[in-house]
Amino acid sequence: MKKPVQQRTLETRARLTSVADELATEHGFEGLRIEEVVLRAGVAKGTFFAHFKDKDELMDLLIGERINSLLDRMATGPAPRDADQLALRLMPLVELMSSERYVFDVILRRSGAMAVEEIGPIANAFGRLNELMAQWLVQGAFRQDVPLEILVEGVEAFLVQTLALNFCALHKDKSMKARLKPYLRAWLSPTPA
Amino acid sequence: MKKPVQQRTLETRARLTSVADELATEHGFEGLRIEEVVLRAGVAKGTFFAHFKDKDELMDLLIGERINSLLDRMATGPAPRDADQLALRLMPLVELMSSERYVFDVILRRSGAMAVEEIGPIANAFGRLNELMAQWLVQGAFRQDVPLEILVEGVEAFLVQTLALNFCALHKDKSMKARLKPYLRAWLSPTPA
DNA sequence: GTGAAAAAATGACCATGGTCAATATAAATT
DNA sequence: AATTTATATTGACCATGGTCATTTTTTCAC
Repeated sequence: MKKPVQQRTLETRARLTSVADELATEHGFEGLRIEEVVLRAGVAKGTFFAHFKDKDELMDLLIGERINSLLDRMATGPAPRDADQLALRLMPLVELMSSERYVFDVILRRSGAMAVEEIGPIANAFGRLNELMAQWLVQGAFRQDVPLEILVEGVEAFLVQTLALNFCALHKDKSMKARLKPYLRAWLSPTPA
Repeated sequence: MKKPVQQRTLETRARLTSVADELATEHGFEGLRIEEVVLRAGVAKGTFFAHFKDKDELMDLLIGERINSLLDRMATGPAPRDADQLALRLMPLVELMSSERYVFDVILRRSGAMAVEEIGPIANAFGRLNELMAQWLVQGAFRQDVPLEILVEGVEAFLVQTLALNFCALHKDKSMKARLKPYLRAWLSPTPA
């Protein structure tokens, strides 16, 4: 039994991820090619797949990191007090998620883990987001007739809906902020007839 | 100017789609291979891509047809009168969309058209679904404080959310019906404190 | 230090979706 | 019927993600 992680391993992995992040910044996530990553990192292709199960896992890491940075910023400051403020606070995330259709797709695929063992960075980040939103929602003046968990999940659902419609030609006219706000108002502070 | 569609074209296309539908039934949509389609259809690979822009377009067609069949059935009978009945009525669609992760992904990618010209079968079917739901919602005893269009879009959002969580290990415990109902109740018939 | 065993790296190879210049077939023109 | 022109088909080829038996490097026991 001898399994101390080798220094070499850490270095290789670090090189792969930093190169990949560079390339993502240069050509976008969609334009990222594994061949180019290994070329620039100076390793063989097989090495990449010894470190990452597949391309998606790399994307999960890179995009997950970016979401986490956003969450750091979003978490500072006072809790939003109404639906509109919440929508506003979510806009950085909205922008990241709508930067590329491909990014949106990866996030959708990865925001829930398929198996308990494989909770990746994106799934983790969304867990964190939900905790944050839960904290916000208990503080503000929002509806009380629904469990907090469902309330949070609903905000998530409308977030996704907003983004999905944004990628749709028939709905490109409205800005995402203008679309998200009415959803959240109706969901968080309903005033039924 | 001479462009009557050749009989040959229609036959080839019909053969491709019917073979593809067979194969999808045999191995699932995820397991469908274009190579196998053209082999069984007795045409060259290039012929397939002369008829379909890419694999996704074929999937759009096949899955769109299935959604439309479901809609035919769902449209019969009286309008659901409350959220629970609506959830129940949506279950056939839920089952199709959750039959394979891949199917869910294709539908998400295709349910909104990227350009106005390329509204495909799935996008069309979802348009039809939304019309149907709009008809239902005006008849039932649902909240009146939100425009009908937004109400419908919200149901769609919760539909997607339900399915997304279903593919997530952390939430596999609840059935989809059990998950969708509280969402729709809270969305369509809120009773804020 | 030496040899054995575990870990890491390699690159030829595979799978599969997709392209395109060349060819064959059908329709229109004379 | 022959010629031309539009349309449909072909299959070799490419792009890219992913695999795996083999080789190289590191670590450990002595």
